Amino acid sequence: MSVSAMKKFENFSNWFDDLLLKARIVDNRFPVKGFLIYMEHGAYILDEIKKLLEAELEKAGHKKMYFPLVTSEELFGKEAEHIKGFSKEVFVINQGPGEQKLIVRPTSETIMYPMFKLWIRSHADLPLKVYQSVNVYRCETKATRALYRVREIPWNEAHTVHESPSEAEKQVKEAMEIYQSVLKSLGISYLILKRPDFDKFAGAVYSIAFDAWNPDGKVNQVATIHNLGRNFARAYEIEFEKKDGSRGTPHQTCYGFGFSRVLAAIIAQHGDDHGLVLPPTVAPTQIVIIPILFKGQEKQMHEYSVKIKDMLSPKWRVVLDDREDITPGEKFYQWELLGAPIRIEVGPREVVESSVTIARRDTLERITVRLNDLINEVARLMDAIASDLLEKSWKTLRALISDAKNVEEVKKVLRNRGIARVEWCGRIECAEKLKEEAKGEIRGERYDIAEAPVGNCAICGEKAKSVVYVARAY
RNA sequence: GGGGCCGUGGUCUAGCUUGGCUACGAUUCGCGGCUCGGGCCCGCGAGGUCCUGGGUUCAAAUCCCAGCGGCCCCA
Repeated sequence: MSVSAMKKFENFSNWFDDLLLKARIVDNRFPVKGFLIYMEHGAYILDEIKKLLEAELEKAGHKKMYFPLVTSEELFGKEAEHIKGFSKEVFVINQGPGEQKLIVRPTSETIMYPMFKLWIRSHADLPLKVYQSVNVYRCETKATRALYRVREIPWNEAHTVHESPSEAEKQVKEAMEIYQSVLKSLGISYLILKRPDFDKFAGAVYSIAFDAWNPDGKVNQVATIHNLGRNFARAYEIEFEKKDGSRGTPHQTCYGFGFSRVLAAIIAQHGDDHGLVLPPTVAPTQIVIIPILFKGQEKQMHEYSVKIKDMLSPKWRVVLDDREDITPGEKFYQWELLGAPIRIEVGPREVVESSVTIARRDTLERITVRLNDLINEVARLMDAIASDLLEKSWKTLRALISDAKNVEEVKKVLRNRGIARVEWCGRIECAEKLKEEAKGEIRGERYDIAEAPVGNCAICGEKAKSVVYVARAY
């Protein structure tokens, strides 16, 4: 069965799984549940995403460090809410030196913060902003799902420490802008939502999250930002000397960016029934040149193709597909499956005209371009592809969101794979009822913009306190 | 947490209900030929712990039990 036979919006699950393997993104057949092999294209794209993010973090003054994979039971247990939230899903190493078991990081607060206590002595040491791109491990008890819900999670986590609440607050905004900027360059659209209290990070004062849309209607949480207040600083006894000589407990933030889920979002939001559609920034091959060979003209064709490759190689990742054992038509299908943004076809016609035929992957449109204009035209097309993907993705997200005035309407929206915008009184009973009856989760209220409720709670009819977004989720 | 479905060469799959012949077919891969502007065709060849373990039986891919893995639905 080919990917082209699968319909992204009709049977997302099959479309996605089929594509992952065929496009050599990941192989999820490793016999341990929830662990994946990232094959060459998946690994490549993952690395590109990582580079984009790390460059932004560096620009904003974060320092890269690497912390240990494990923490001890004692360190892990210091923050009460945190251990409550994660204890059920940590992997534990039972064998090793000494008596104490080792806990494999599900996230790195309990590993970093004991060190922060040693490093931070005075206000001059603040703010402290560090990050690492590593795997974390969570023993998911629910069904795992390739890229979306895995037990070995490749991500980037940043942790910051500040003198005052307002600086921590400012840091949350900075993190938001960094994530926005990276997701924008990948053409991904999302909602930035402040999670309801019952759904915040274990140990945080509040959490905000980036929920990307997905073709099956289940939103994909690609990144989260947490204001930790002083909860962890107190638990890990992080203190500093203020300018006036008195002692203070600092305010912390942390934020995580899930590489595998962002990869899933790229595939899911941009892909079509021909396969991957990759934004130029992350595509392993940005341009593929396919010569149309005829007997007796192979040499001429080859020289022309090489000339074009040489023109474009300084700026782009170019592959000349001169395999002779398969037809050009088959190559077209293969490269569409792999999502190469631009395909250049050259045959006898183009040689005579000193031109090339360019096909763009996102729209599958073909144009003829003269050699003199080639370099400029390719650059223009790459920009157009990137911005069109972004625009199309946001348009899709906007179309998925519908207002719902009561539980019945929420049900209807979710049944159509949409995201419901509802007014809510803020009570957990109503959230539970909504989940029970409409199968949707309250994902939170908009954080990037203010939305004031004008009516009553869609569930109980009491006066609404916030406007929230409801969706099924991974 | 509860329920259901599923696991057969690299991939997709038939066979399983009703146990019994050399495990069907396509695709893929290798070699040769023919083609080459959208998945060509022909010939020859390769590729299997029928998920794992145990049980029932003269006989298990097929029936039973357990485990592992995957998918779906419900909480």
